Amino acid sequence: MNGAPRPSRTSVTKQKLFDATLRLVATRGLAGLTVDDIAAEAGVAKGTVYYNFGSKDALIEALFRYGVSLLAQQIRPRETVDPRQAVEQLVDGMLVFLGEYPSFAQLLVSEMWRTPGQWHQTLSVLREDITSIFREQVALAADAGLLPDGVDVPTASAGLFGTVLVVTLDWQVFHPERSRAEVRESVLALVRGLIHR
Amino acid sequence: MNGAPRPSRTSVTKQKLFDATLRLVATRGLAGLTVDDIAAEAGVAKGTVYYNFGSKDALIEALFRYGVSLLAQQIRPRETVDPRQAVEQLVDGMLVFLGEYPSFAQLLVSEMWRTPGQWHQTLSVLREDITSIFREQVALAADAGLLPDGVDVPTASAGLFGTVLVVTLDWQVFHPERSRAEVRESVLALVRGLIHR
DNA sequence: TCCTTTAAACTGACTGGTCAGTACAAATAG
DNA sequence: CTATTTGTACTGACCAGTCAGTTTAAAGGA
Repeated sequence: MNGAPRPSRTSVTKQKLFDATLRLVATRGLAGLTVDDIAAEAGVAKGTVYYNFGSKDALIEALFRYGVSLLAQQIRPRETVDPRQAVEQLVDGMLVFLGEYPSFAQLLVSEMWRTPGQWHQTLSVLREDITSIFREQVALAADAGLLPDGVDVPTASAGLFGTVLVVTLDWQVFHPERSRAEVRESVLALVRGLIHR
Repeated sequence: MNGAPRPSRTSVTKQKLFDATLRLVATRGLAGLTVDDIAAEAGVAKGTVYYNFGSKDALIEALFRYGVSLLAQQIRPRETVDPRQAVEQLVDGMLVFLGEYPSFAQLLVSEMWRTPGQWHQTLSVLREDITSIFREQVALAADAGLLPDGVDVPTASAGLFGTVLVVTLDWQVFHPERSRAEVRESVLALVRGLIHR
């Protein structure tokens, strides 16, 4: 994993297209997006989209991968810490990322559970990338005996991920006046049911 | 308010259209649905859709209202009980409903947080219908001193609703082999952070 | 019981517009 | 000199919505 490659002309263009797509996707949804609009929003010719991605679907697929890699980078634990803190760091990482890319959260949530939708295969894999990071940390809590009986690690991890996702969206959409600290507290209140004692 | 009127021809047709739409919406999403397909799935001519609803949008809007009224009916508390049990009944009601209408859960989740999407206005109201029922019960728990400090009732209610929604979807999509009892337990494990002591 | 009337309900071919994807010649950047 | 981008124009498929005509069934004679 070396540093980010010096941006070539195409990687700048791809980035512009990702940003434009995220800007548009929140309002109209994936199916409502047109390639013409994406290109216009990015300040790029339509042909450039096809030169870089080959199809609308490929652009979306790349966008999913791009977003998830950013999210994974944000929540991957930097150093080993106390299990309780580790889970809190997970929550903080999610809140930071979703605060920065709210459209991506909407995109995820609106496509994640569609079966057997076009993106289900891809999203299953990407979801696994994220939940496995959660699972690692929750497993540490389990080893420390912090989990109540009858709660298995995979379920708890997936549930935690989903919970943070929807609570954050609810915050952004229905209570934008609330501060991140307040939201952090409500999520952690829920989490305390999981990581107790 | 006399007894339920014998179903007219149109109410049967409308029901068929609701069912067909729910059957199709899980795979392609709202924007991917065509009126031709809905009509075909319902065994009805395209014109009938327009005779009964006037537009595709009106059909979807009616479907949202229909689904939420069913959900509300399912989770509305029958009789006053212990606050802890009341919250568990809320969770059980959600699980029953979402188990019966999985597509509706997908529909809700994929449109609920879209801003300023076409359905945002309607969905805000309908979300309020549901969360207010949650809020009532959670408020009882708060009165009984069961909520930890720093957790306010509206946030906790909305969070609980969202959490049950995504955990259920995750169950249906990624772990269909799990039993409802198991899922119930994982949700309640999370809830125990809220309703403790 | 059988015919007639009426309005509601339904039908499906058709229209007008939209959009993904293509083609390509000319411009520009590295 | 090569990779990339632009702009414009085009095609073919698809789809929401329309509408003139048809069917259904309930009510009312006779």
